[in-house]
Amino acid sequence: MNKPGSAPGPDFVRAIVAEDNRTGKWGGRVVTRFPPEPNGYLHIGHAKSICLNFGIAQENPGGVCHLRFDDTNPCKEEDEYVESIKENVRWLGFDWGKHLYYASDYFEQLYQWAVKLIEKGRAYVCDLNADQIREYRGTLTEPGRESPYRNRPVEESLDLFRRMRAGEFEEGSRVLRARIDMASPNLNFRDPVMYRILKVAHHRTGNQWCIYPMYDFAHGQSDSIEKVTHSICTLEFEDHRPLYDWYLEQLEIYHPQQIEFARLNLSYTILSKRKLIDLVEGNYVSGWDDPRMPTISGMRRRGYTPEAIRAFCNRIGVSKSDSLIDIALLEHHVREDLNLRSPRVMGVLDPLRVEIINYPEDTVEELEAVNNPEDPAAGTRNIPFSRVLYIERDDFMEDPPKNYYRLAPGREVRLRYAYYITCREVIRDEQSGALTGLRCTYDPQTRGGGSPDGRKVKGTIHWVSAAQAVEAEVRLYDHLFSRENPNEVEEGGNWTDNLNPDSLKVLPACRVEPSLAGAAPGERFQFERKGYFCLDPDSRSGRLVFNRTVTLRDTWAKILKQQQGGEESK
RNA sequence: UGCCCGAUGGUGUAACUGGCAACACGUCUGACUCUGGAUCAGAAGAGUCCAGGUUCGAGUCCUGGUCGGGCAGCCA
Repeated sequence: MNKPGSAPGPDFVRAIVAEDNRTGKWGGRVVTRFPPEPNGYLHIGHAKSICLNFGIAQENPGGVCHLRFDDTNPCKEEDEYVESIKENVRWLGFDWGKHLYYASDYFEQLYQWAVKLIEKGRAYVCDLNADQIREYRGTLTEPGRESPYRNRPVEESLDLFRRMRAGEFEEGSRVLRARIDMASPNLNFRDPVMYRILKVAHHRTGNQWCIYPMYDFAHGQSDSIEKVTHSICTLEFEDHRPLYDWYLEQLEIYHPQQIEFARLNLSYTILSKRKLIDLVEGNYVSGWDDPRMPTISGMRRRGYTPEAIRAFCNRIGVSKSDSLIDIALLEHHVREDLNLRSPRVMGVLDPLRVEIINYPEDTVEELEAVNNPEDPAAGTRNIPFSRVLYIERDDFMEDPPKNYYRLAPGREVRLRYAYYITCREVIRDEQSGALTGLRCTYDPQTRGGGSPDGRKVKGTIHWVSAAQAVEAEVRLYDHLFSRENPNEVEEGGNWTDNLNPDSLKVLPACRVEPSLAGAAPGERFQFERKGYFCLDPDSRSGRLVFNRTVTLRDTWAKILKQQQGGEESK
């Protein structure tokens, strides 16, 4: 049972590791690995795996976690991706130490092992083409047929395989296959391809090879070479485990244990590498680090912290059942972390001009504001106040509903850290009638936000002094998809139909307090009452650009929604 | 019409070798508050996919179903 406030109990993977430690199965060693293919950017689903693998290594004395690039398919893999992956893993707070590996480092050994299997009569060179191999494989319900090349003499396969390596044959003309069982109910056993000819330069080995091992023939052996104890992967490899085991047994080499867990699914989010590539290449987003992307780079740019992502990964647990995790849980952890560490600041996203008619024209005074109520050590700062201010447009309503306790004609509110003001006059554009500003009076007795007469003011709103405010662009983000499960598509539709047209809203003319002028890209702030924001690298001097990381919890929005919902249902 | 895996409040995850289901998110109340934030206090919400069986006792074990997911790349 869980105790109140405690972390979830150990998941089934950790339970296996603990049991193995108890029985001494691996002599007390714990070696895991995170094995990305460098063909795309890491996303939150990978973060789950990273936290699991590196986490288990950290939790066990002497445990280590390797970072190994599974680079067996040169057609899709690039250095750009390996660099981004390394950076992302580091940013998440994990360290592989000296244990950085590449499957491509093992190509020669893998080749030798392939030769060994041929010699044992457990592999053969097959001259069938791709279509024929598919045909011969059979179907889910029918057994396959044996390749006519299956019983070719060992010497002949050996010679052919050597010549495949030497580049004597065309791409696709031959493959090396394991010789297992064409009638196996597990399709992975129907003489799986071990090597294919690919006359493509590899990002690390260049043109040294023109044959490349398949995942199944590389992964287990790589684990074996590295003396991995627990090879943790996702559920879709469950059917591959018998083959993983088969190769290691046939080769008679060190044999790690493969354990599979369910991959992460997040509501309103897509986590298929393929589809993420489509989003980038189709220009649906600005790039891999678009703040709406579920990539580590995107979340980082958005303002998420590694601590928040790790806390999220710990909270969701690890199991074998398919699930769809509510993105609200991720956002909860982001808020929880940011609340403690973000300096508070005032920024007006949709400015409405306010003139304090009884405040002197040329005076500017400095008012003291608390930087972070959650952290007294963060200290205070001064913010300028003067006759002309901006407040948030929706902090004023001409005809407010019940429960609205901000500014309205004749009503008094508190300007945070400043004075009480009362709305005296509404100014409109003569042509359009649009609201262009307010005239208010202030009560000089309320400097700093308190009143000597103890009069209660329910509403407190944020503001900036017009003359000193800094102009900024603010980018508001919403879920990239408007459907909880973006993979659910109407008949004849496409998953991109589920893209949320309002996932990005750019506000070009926001005003923020002057203390923000010197902020550095990546710096995070709470704009009081609005949310958490992070300075985007697109900022230039004199042109600040902020990304909204996540809103604050908004009770008022909830009340509004309820009221509207109530009206609709009537 | 094959093989593998899974099924616990709205969501996710727990419940040591069987002892009348817990934690977190979300939801709802209330308190407090110079952020309708944070914090604090409290509430509702599942009888564990179904049917049998074993047992004094089953979410945990057995049998048979149902539903969901994965697998027919020279991708990983």
